[in-house]
Amino acid sequence: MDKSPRVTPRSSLDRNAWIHGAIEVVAADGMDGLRVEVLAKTLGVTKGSFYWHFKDRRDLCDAVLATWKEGRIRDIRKQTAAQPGGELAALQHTIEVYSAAKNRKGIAIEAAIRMWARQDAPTAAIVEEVDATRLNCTRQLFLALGLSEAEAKARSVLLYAYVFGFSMMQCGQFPMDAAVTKRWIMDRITQ
Amino acid sequence: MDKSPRVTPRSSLDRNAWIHGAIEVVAADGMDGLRVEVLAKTLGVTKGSFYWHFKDRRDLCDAVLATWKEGRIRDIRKQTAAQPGGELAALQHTIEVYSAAKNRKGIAIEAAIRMWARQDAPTAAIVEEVDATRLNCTRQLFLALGLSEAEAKARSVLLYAYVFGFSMMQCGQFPMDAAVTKRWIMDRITQ
DNA sequence: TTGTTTCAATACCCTACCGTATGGACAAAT
DNA sequence: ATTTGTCCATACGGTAGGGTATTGAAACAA
Repeated sequence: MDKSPRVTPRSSLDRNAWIHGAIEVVAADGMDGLRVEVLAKTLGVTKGSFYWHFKDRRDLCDAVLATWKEGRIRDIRKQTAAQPGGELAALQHTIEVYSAAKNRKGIAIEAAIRMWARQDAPTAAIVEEVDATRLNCTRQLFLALGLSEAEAKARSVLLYAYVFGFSMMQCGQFPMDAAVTKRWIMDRITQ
Repeated sequence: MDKSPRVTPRSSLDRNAWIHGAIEVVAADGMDGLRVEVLAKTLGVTKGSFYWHFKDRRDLCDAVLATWKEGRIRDIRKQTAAQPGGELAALQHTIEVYSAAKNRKGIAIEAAIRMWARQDAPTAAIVEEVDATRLNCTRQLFLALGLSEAEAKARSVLLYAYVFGFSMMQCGQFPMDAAVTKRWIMDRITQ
């Protein structure tokens, strides 16, 4: 016979529901705000369900982290994909997408995970991997534009640090024309 | 006689001891890791002392925040002070100081407070104030170098976002000559 | 000496959670 | 119909920690 009476795929689906619910919580309250009893309540179940799908709270945290990592790597690959000749446009597009104000939730998750990485070495390793992937993706584009290896790396670091730093700033008290400023910065990084 | 019978300044000194101990904790574990019983133990006392000097935990958090704000504003003013003709050097000096790896604790506190500001509006307002002050300090230097208002603002945003973003990145997996890269970026921002 | 003030220790109460143990509902398989 | 596996509810024990109330000890003042 085959390897069993076939799946009830609901199991993995429910695990995913927990993970995605957890990601919402992390975005709102940070990793420390992720509490299994509280999350259970928002999902309309009790702890009994949680400890069926997960070994413990750490197990959920690891799953959140793995999901985040895969999503981020897939996304930077997608955003930096370019046809030959379209490398500059791809770079500009990447800057626009990642520094967009609409990305509130994504930024919150980034901040929360990086905060957590400060106290958790395995998490720090994953963050490093994501950072390296992003840096390499833009580096490839700069190289395709004919820049030297050193300059491609330097521009990638500047691009990434700017986008990331800008997303963490609060410019509300600093009056400026945001569109003009962003455009000036984008040109300064890419050209 | 002198004003001697007066004050026992130990009161305010001890309050400061709590605050500075709290800042150490925040740097290590974030705002959520700040627990009064734990902090009391590290200071060698009990909660009884804490609730004499502070109304509640929130009172301590506010004091930490106020102390941080004052220190950051004083520091950016000091770092960006320049004699006429020394504006470019002051800018370069500022970039070097704030992106230095030696500043580990300061970066950790920044991250922790910004994380907290996401959930706490009064804190967000203070962060905005600090950000605006920093942006204005470097803006003044760019203006003194003869740049237009718009370009001075844009360069300030780029400078600050870069320094801040770079401090949050993990470049361990991205091989590069850090000194060369940083130098290239510094020139790109200031010249 | 005898208050009075300042600061800290102790003892409580109460809530929020983590993790476990157990049982029960329901579906599928036999 | 009975068994088995899947998923969740309930109940429980345990710890951490916030905040209060009370006591105590020392410094100082009268």
